[in-house]
Amino acid sequence: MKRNSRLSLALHTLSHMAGDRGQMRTSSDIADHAGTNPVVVRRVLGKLREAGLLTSEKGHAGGWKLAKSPEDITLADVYLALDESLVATDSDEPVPSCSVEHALHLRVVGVMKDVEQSLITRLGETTIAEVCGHN
Amino acid sequence: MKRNSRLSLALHTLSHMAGDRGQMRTSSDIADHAGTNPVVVRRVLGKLREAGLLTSEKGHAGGWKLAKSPEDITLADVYLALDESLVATDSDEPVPSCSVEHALHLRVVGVMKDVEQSLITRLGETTIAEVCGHN
DNA sequence: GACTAATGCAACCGTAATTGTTACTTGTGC
DNA sequence: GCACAAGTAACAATTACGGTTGCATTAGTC
Repeated sequence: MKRNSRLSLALHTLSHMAGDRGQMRTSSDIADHAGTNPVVVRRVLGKLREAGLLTSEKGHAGGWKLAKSPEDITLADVYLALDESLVATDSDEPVPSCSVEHALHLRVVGVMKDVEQSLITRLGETTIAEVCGHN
Repeated sequence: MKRNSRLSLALHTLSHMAGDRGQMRTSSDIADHAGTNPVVVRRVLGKLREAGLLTSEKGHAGGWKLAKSPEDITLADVYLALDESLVATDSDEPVPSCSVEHALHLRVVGVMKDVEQSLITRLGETTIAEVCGHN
């Protein structure tokens, strides 16, 4: 795996699960399909659980299941659950001293935040059900 | 500097230049303002020059200048000039063998490409002049 | 209760990506 | 010729991130 793998993994897994709901899948299972490691899967899916998109159960017959209907999960939910921040600028900025530079900096940051927000809005227009397709 | 630094650096520099056009700025100059290194600046700005957004001149009174009017430079131009690809999936995918997985994979990739395209469209709606402001 | 199979979690390693740095070449105006 | 700029290549340092191991916890099953 390489880049944007978290988002990709999340999307694949959620879409796959949307295919046959109620089916419990283990992280090993998912890892095999995704060509990665169970721990990595649990890392990513843990984020989705925190956001209420998935539930997990420990123990013998444990595993992962969708917590919501695929129609009710948008790509924005996934994106935000993963704390992705594709367009965002660094929070620990150099803090320009010159006031002109400072004003410009604020503008640039503002624009990037706007773009990020547009991206999220766009992501909110597509659901997992649509990605999954056959529903 | 840290993350998304190329885009951030490019935006800052272009906007600053839009402030007083005709003014030639050296990479050392820019690097100081951005808190980085002249070579790094030349690397990033070189991409922008390849895309026709900037011109550079060697020699005594050399440096960098806008090649176009700030109104004619969109954020999409900058984004594409830098070969950014925020949402894109890996091109060297694991290639799922199962046909169901394969179909799903194509769907996910397709959706991500759509999102990337939406992002670019959004970026195309904002110009450097707007970022710069006082124009 | 012992055993097995699952998640949860923390710590660490390895590697790829990116930035920073140095050094050198080329071009241009003085 | 000299000073100063970009252009470029090579390398070092840093960072991010996936991968890995180990162990604790929980829940079924025998």
